[in-house]
Amino acid sequence: MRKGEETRTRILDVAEAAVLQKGFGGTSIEELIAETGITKSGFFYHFRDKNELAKALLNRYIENDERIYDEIFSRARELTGDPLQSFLLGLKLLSELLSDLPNGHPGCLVATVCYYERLFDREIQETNRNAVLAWRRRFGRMLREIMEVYPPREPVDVDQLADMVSSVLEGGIVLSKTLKEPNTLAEQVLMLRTFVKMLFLPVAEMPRA
Amino acid sequence: MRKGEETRTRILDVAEAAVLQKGFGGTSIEELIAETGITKSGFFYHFRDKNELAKALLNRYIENDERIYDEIFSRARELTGDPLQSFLLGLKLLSELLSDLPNGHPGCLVATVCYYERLFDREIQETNRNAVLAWRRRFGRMLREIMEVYPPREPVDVDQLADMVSSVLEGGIVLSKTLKEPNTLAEQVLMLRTFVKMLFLPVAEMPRA
DNA sequence: CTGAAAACTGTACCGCCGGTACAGGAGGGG
DNA sequence: CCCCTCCTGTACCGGCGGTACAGTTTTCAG
Repeated sequence: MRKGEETRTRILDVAEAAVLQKGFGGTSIEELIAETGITKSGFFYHFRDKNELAKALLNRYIENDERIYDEIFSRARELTGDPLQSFLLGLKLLSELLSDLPNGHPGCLVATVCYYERLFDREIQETNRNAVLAWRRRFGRMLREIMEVYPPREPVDVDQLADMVSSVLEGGIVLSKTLKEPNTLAEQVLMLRTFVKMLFLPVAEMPRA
Repeated sequence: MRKGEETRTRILDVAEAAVLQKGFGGTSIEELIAETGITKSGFFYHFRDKNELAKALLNRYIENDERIYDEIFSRARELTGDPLQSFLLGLKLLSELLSDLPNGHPGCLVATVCYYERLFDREIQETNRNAVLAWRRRFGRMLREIMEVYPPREPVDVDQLADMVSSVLEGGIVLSKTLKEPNTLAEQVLMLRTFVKMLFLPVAEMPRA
């Protein structure tokens, strides 16, 4: 029914916020049911155990993540036909989106799962791995398009460069959260943008000294 | 006395490995005492509670981390007087050290604590924050030296560039662990090296097309 | 060698939490 | 009307973090 989905979503919302702040092990089911106003039995009606909650949580997070990237980079694509310009614009839009988050980025569930590997089954670890591989493919695809037009100034492996986007995002989140400086993440994305720009854009004017 | 320190260290060793694999919440004290062959009372003789264990763990980790960076970059400094060359060499040495880790990087405790914030007291969060700020200062110092000699090709903020080193390391660890590709982290460090090289090294030959 | 401090062991207990089991009830759609 | 979804209520289990505290062994300084 519809009501069931709604409750399930509410549980997932509460759980996601809690897990990103305290990790899976630090988040108790009792606390989740207290905040959602559901009973323990109600909770276990929706999720067989914590592992299944984690699975649902991660899948939803990844889907949402993909959707956001789809939106940003397709919007950037509409605004300019050039693959490099649209990628650079996409990074700009991404950094703006990140700096607009009122309390900073809440954290990445992929990283949370990564630092929790041993507690989950193979399936959830595979899901996580595939999420990172999807990032690699996504950014790799765009970078390959760029490289067909713009020869890179230094020889680089496309997959490694694609991974760099993920690295900077994941690392930027850790820095931003740890420092309690919400803007650091956005700045890191712009730093990456500078790298990509410098790597592909032909040398024209150089503001020496 | 001496024996006590030894046991304490053994507990910390076991705890560190466990925490990096399962997070703090996922690591039980009972499991730690089982593996170290100590009793529960013995454990609580050394650490008042889990929070104090975390504190000791984090402090030890940070100290060790700093020591490693000290060694690498001072060795790089000895081999060449030029600040840019020694920094690039340092990154190379770092990437080699990382790719020599038999089972890949075990994970960063700073990131673990970051994704666990709400479970710990202010002190441990401050410690974590200071660790990241220390990285910023360390890499910032080296980058400032470089910038005195080499004008950057693009205008960049030194602190943000310094943070980029931390970002790529933290992010690279997440990617490497999630993908179960130990080499990804080392590759990311080399990718960062390419960025730094390109940013500061004057344009000479360009292997166009 | 001795004695005191350090470094534990053993036992018993508390309350929270994850999880199980199962009975039953509200409420809406066919 | 009845069945299915979506829950509630109750009772219970074992594991875990943590406390309390008494007693024992090990270590090292004098």
